[in-house]
Amino acid sequence: MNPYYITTPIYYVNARPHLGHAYSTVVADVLNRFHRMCGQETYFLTGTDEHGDKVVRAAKEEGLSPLVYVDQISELFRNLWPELDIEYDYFIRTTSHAHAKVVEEVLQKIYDAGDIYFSEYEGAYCFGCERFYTERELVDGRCPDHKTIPEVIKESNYFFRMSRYQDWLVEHIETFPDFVRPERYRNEVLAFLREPLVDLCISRPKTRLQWGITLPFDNQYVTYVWFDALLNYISALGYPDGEPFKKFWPTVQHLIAKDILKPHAIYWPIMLKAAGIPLYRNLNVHGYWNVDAAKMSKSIGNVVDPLELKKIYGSDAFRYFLMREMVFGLDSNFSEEAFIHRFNSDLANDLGNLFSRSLTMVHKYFKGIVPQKEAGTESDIDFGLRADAEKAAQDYRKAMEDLAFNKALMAIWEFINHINKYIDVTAPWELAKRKSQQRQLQTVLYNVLEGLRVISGLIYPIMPQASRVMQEHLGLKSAETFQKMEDLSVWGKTKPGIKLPKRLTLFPRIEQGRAQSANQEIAEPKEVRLMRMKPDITMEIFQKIDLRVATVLHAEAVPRSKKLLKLKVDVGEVHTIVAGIAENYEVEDLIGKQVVIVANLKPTKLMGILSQGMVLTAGDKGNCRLVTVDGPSDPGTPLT
RNA sequence: GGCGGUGUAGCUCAGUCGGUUAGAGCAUGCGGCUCAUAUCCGCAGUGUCCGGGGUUCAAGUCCCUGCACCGCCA
Repeated sequence: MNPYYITTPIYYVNARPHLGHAYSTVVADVLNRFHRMCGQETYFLTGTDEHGDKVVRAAKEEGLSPLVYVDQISELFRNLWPELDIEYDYFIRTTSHAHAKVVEEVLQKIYDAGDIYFSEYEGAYCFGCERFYTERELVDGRCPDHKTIPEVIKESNYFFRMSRYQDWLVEHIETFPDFVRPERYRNEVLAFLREPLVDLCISRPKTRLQWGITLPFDNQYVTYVWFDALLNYISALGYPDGEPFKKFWPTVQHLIAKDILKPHAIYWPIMLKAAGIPLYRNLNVHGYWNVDAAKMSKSIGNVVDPLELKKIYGSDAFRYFLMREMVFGLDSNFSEEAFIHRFNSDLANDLGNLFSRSLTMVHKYFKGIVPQKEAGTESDIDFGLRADAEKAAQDYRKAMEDLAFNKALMAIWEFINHINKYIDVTAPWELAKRKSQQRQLQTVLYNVLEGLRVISGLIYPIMPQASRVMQEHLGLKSAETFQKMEDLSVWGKTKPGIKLPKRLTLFPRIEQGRAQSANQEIAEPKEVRLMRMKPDITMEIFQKIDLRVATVLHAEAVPRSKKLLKLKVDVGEVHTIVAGIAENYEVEDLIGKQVVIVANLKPTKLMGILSQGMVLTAGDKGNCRLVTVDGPSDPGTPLT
């Protein structure tokens, strides 16, 4: 049956879900659906990683116990996935008993084999932070948070003897060239392995951390991070005796973002080896999404969270954009501008319009009944379309297997263009004018519908909803499956004589009142710009927005970002706000300045920083000015 | 500081083992069609392949070096 097992990372619950989480999980879902289409039995795992000191600290900040806190955040992840049409088989939580049992079992096994040892080390420890600092992290020899001089203390911990397996791992990676892919990440791992491996500290004394899984061989310690987190991939399958483990583990494909390359490419294989468990087949590594905040806030006020776009434009379009825009393995940019662009040109104009013009003609010329293809009416152009369909399915399959989702979609869109051209060349509206060409017309429209059938199937992994809607409107019964690769590679599966439902618009064009670029917008006459007021809202809605006067206490540049500044502002309490004003304001200009902020905007992460509100400005990039008050006001004063 | 990556059309990017005249999509301009969501089809451009040096019959591709940006590590 050739099973297929795909995993996402388990997401750490010290923060809310963001675009990166969504991408990993969508990719896993796309692969899962694709392999199902290929007739394989699949298993799709995702979940949350819930132990560790960062979780304890995040819980404390919210005034919650760790248990209550992790329940809440884990729920956020779990609730997000259905919204993105993600169909996983199992959602694992590292706080579950079954998981803890597996962790204990594997730890004991490796301990018994002699690969875990106890050792003492010395370091600079801050009691305020409850953690060790490296020399580098200290500021003038002091803790960056508490400004105190850390104490040098000794601590004993358990270590995993990774060094023993270094040569073996290098050899394994060299023997299996796609063990880590794409190649760039394999090279990175091999480069790293040229240096001697340091043994991994895998415990924390309970005096410092209780929120974890107790070591089976020393109840004064909990295990820390990787022995807990990585083992989810086998505990979820019921290691060691569960049927799913036996069936799916040998086929496992891991999917991660590049930030956790090292644990997955180095620690994890060595852990498996040490525990006598077969290794995973491939580690598939993707890049980061850079969110262009400046291009994210045009049509809908202040949406900087890409996940919000999904609510407006739909899960299919969101998934399409992610898969089409990113080259798997490389970084990509996310902006609303690019999103709308792709939506209009690919989904509305190409696919949506093709679907629409085709069905309209079937309704117009054949009363909505799928016409019969007439023998002897086909010429080179018709056979060419069929060949194009076969090529599209073939190229698509190859690209999907290579994780080249952008190429897979390009193969589909090339075929869409071919059908559009086929319609232009055969000109059904001309054929319809003459009775003598009725049979020709039947053949042409049959072929068009057949092409659409192939497309409706090929898009299924990426856009499951659109796939279903298309198939309903093409008269393909859901009972029979038209989402099997083997059917999509065969021409002529559409059955004539079926009455099609009334046509619909698959992807309505996004009409933008605004110009595509800020420059054009400024260049336009004033009257035109003023007409673009947003729709009326009630007083009640307006009053939900908590506008406050805030005094800037601190400002600093956000690393890796040209436009963003991280501000600490006083609004009665201190809020951290990330603002896209770095191109117009210097840090020094801002300290002490009074600004107006939206204080109750749902917090969102920008470049990894949690932004608790938004600073109001007039205009954007080129000429952006802060909104302020006409004289000193107390921080936190509401605007009415 | 160490290791690695990236730099190609206005924009986003592809470019296999070094091999003919460097490609795609979008944007732009012109033409065509009317079945279609102002959609679709055709044609047309534009390149210091980051700079410099080298290897080679031949370099966007390999080597050295410089610059810019990015990531990982200490």
